[in-house]
Parts: sequence; C-alpha cells; structure tokens
Amino acid sequence: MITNNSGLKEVIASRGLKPTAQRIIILDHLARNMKKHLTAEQIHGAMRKKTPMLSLTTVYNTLNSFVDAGLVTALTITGTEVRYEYTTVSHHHLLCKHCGRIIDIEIQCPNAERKSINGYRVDEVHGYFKGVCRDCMNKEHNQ
Amino acid sequence: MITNNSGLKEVIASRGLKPTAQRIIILDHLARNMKKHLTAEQIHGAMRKKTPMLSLTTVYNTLNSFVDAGLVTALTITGTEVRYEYTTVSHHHLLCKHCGRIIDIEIQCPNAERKSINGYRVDEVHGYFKGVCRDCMNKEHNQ
DNA sequence: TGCATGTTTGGAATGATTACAAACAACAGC
DNA sequence: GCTGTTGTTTGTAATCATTCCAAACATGCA
Ligand SMILES: [Mn+2]
Ligand SMILES: [Mn+2]
Ligand SMILES: [Zn+2]
Ligand SMILES: [Zn+2]
Repeated sequence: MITNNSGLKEVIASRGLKPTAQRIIILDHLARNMKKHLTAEQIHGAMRKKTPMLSLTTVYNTLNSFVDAGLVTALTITGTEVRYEYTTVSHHHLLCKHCGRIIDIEIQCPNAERKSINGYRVDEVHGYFKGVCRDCMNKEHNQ
Repeated sequence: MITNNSGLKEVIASRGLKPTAQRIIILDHLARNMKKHLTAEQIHGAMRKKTPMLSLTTVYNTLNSFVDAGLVTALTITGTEVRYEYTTVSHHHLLCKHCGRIIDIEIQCPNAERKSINGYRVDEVHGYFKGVCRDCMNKEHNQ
C-alpha cells in the first residue's frame, strides 16, 4: 500500500485553489477510494482517526470547491445524500436497492460525450440504473 | 379546457389503492401537467385554492404510494428535492442550471430498455443532462 | 510587524422529508 | 342503526443532510 500523495498539492493548485492541509488529505482520501462513491459524512468519519479536528463543514466546503473546480463529480442518485468521487470522466452507475452501494458500470453510451441536444447546451451527462447488485442477488438466492 | 377525470379513480383502484378524494385530485393535477416535473410543495401549493384542507403530509404519502404502485416516477436530479411526473415510461431529461426547469428530452438510447447489465438486475433506467435550456440561452444572448 | 485575503471551525439555521398519534372515513357484520 | 376493523388523513414534532454565519486562523506581502 504505497502512499502516493505526490502531485495532489499540484493538482489542487492547478485549479486555483490553495493546497491547504485539509484539502490535501480529503483529496488523498478520495484518490485512495477511486471506485467508491462516498458521502461527506463518510469522508469526515474516515478522517477522524488521523485528523480529529477536521470539521464536517470543512469537508462540505472542500468538496464543493472541488466540484466547482472540476476535480470531483457529485452524484445525486439516492435522493437523500450526495456521493462524491475523484474523477470527472463521465460514466454510468448502478444503485443497488438492497445494499445501497453505487457501482461503476462500464457500458457504451452514444450520448455520453454530447455537448448539445435539441439546441440545449449540455455540460454534464448522467446515466444510472437502479436495481440489485450481484452480491445481493446471490445472498437472496442462498437464503 | 375539458375536465377529464374519468378513469383516474379506476387507475388508482387498479393498483390496489383506495381512490380517495385526495388521491384523485393529486393524480388529476399530475395528469394535467404531464410534461412538468413538480415538487410535493408545488403540488400542495397548486391545490390550496380548491382544497385548502389538504395537508402536505398527505401529498407526500400519496406521492410515495403512487411511486410504489408504479403510477408515478420520482426524479432525484437536483439533489435538493424530488420531482414527480405521471408516467413510468423511461425517458431522458435536461436540468437547466439557470432557470431550474427539468425538460423532457426525446432521444434514442440503446440502454433505456435494459433489464440487466453485467449480471446486475436493472429495474429503472435514469438518464439526464445538466446544462442550459434554449430560453435561457436566448436571454443570455440578448442581454 | 501589520494588513489583506482566503480558509477553517463550531454552532445555529434551513429545508425537504418522515415519524407519530389522534381523528376520520368506508365498510362489513350484527 | 350501532360497532369493530382497516386504511387514510392530518398537524405537529422530529430527523437529517446541508448551508449560513461570525469569529478565529493561516499565509503571504507591504
Ligand atoms: Mn463512479
Ligand atoms: Mn419527464
Ligand atoms: Zn447490493
Ligand atoms: Zn432555463
């Protein structure tokens, strides 16, 4: 498990944000969990061990800054809380109605790269499915 | 403007729900606004004129029942509140970041009808874009 | 050293939604 | 017509994610 913090500071600065200690550790945590889709609360909770003084408000501030700067994507799939991930490459997701996880879906989509539709300007493309993941289907089956 | 309430009572009953007065007027309102995507608050506000005693809680209860019964679709696009529409035919949307409207997008999508993906069971397909609608682009242009 | 600017912090406020318990309505059996 | 049962409606209180706010901090620069 190699700590690859190098570059995070530069990544943050490159978007015109000050690379503060808080922003670095939050982006580091997101970078170490690239395939997960974390809530602000989860990020704050994971941080409490190493940095107990980090406030939840700062986590929210930081995530909002990252999203505005185009570093992080915010997903509003569940309707109850925002999930964040360290990428801005558009891709699809599946929300499992059993375990609540959000899972990346590798799928071709002819609309994923569109910049306009019917004369509307398109800035973001979001595609997701709601259903049941494989793990949960197996659990159901074996019970 | 013809009042076409006929059938709503039957539609509600056909899903195993009692066709109460409240449920009928709420579904009627949704049916009259087929292309809009309303919040519970908007529905409640529109109702206040004719039915001032209808409670916001009942609007929520009713909408949740309709969604569970497969009569109504809930959209969690903005992240701040749920939008409801009287259809369950899967289609795409555009959220205008200027005026906040959600607009139906007629577009072909090869994934819109999928029932499974990578071994996952798929129950719902959601696709939407964030951008700027034509009205708002014109306003920007003319200012 | 002192100032200006941007960031962090905790606590209070906000706002959408749900929980809850009491009042109601519809209906079947007596 | 009463009575019990069941599901619905209602108002109020509670919940929970997120934002607001003002004070404390940090950083870099005159
Ligand atoms: Mn993802
Ligand atoms: Mn629609
Ligand atoms: Zn699952
Ligand atoms: Zn618009």
